[in-house]
Amino acid sequence: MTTRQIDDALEESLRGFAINRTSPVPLYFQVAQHLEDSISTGRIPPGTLFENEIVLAKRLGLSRPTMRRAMEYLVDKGLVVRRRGIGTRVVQPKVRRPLELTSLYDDLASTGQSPTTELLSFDTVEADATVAEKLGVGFGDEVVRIERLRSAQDRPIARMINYLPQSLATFGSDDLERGGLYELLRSRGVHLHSAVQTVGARSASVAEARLLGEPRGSAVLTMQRVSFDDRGDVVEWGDHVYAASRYAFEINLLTA
Amino acid sequence: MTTRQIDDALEESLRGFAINRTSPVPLYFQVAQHLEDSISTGRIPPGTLFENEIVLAKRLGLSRPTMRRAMEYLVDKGLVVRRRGIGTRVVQPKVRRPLELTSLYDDLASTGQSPTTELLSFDTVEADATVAEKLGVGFGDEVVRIERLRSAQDRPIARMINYLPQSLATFGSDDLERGGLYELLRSRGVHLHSAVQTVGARSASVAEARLLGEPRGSAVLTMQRVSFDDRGDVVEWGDHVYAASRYAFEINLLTA
DNA sequence: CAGTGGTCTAGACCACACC
DNA sequence: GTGTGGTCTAGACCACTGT
Repeated sequence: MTTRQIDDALEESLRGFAINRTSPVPLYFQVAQHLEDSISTGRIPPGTLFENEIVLAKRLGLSRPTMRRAMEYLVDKGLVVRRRGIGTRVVQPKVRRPLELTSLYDDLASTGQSPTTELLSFDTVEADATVAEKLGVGFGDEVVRIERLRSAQDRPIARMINYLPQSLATFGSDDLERGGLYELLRSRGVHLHSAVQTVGARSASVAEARLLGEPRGSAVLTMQRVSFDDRGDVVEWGDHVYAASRYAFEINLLTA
Repeated sequence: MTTRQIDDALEESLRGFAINRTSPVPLYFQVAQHLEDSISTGRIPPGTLFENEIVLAKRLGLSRPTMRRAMEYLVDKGLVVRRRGIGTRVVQPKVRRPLELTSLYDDLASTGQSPTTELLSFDTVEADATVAEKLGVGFGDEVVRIERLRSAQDRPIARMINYLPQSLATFGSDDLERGGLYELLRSRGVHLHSAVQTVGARSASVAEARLLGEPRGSAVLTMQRVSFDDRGDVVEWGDHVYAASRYAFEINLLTA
């Protein structure tokens, strides 16, 4: 039957696969990654019905909870659907971009658009009322202000303004022109945890239009974001403007 | 010590709490919900360091895996942070202040406005090239087209156009004016699984400006969305336009 | 009915952070 | 060291789906 045939794809994918128990990589993760790879390359095609988790566990020499954990990973990624009494089935493929904290730089880089960053200004300023509120610092406290112009394929795409607490700005101008801000912070030991973004639109100001190379009065996308670290402290507040004719936010979501 | 004191908040929260083993609600979920509630109401304040999971499990009469599962729920929701060798700590609440450009959006949200929906059209049409591609049907196949105007506070906010495979449109005009499309589909047994959204901006067309009550040439937010069900089949394709002066997308995300 | 995933238990050992 | 969360095992019973 059809079911039998597509089950064979799973068996095929598992045939040459063996768990490495000396590896520091968790067993459930080894399994999950292998299955994820098999699914995304099509070796296990959409619609495939998995064998039940007990059989799979035995086949791989694992306990059922460990096998379950691998399955949960796939469910969280939206690759498979599980139903009690039915089984586990591979979902039809869609666009798979594991959109995390949206980093414009990474976005462009991953789509091969060779992003560049021009540092427009990099100063220490006194926080005005808005900045003080967003960053959770006192009015007039010194904060770091960064203004950058991001381009892709030699055409400007976004004007980005970021404010950071002074304690986090342990980098120099050259670091900012080399890559994304988030990567920079991560490499400095900041544990990013969550963010609140607001995406809106309005007409470009004259200055913005000139900077982005857009006609006067054209529509721009706006995005404000506050990012938090592990401890709940504000890491950064950003106020960005994107040329709407050249950029849009793609958001991938699971309707858990 | 300070640590001791904030631990007491946890103990306090757990004092009157008992697991109900006769309930159909899973034990881990009972615990998770109780803790989530205690955190969001402030009974367990931010910064609180939890007792280790073994002690907590014993205190609640649970096994460690079950207690762990409750913790994982809280981690997934971004309410606590766990670190090996350190412990589990309640995260600072994300300050959710209205952002400058979205005061009107905020008005709607905070006043708990129940939006109204006006059905502009509801037809069966032949799929053009775009619709056929998005829905995964043949060119010229019959699909259902829905056009709605959503308002809040008696002012229009969005013009929404949706296309559905004919098989899914098992509802009537009155259903569409009563509530959301997604709720309608769910009640019809559709298992929503995932979606891909693109958010952009442009200048409003004359017709759009008139419909939304905005000045000619003003900026609008655009959102296109394809939704998928369990089996990976397309449920719906939407093409929406929002009055940018009155609406913005607020996106909350974890950096998992 | 048989088969599936969902939940739960009571142990064990390991990796890591801090003292 | 000691204490934490991270991983793993080998069972068990239950709830749901399809026949």
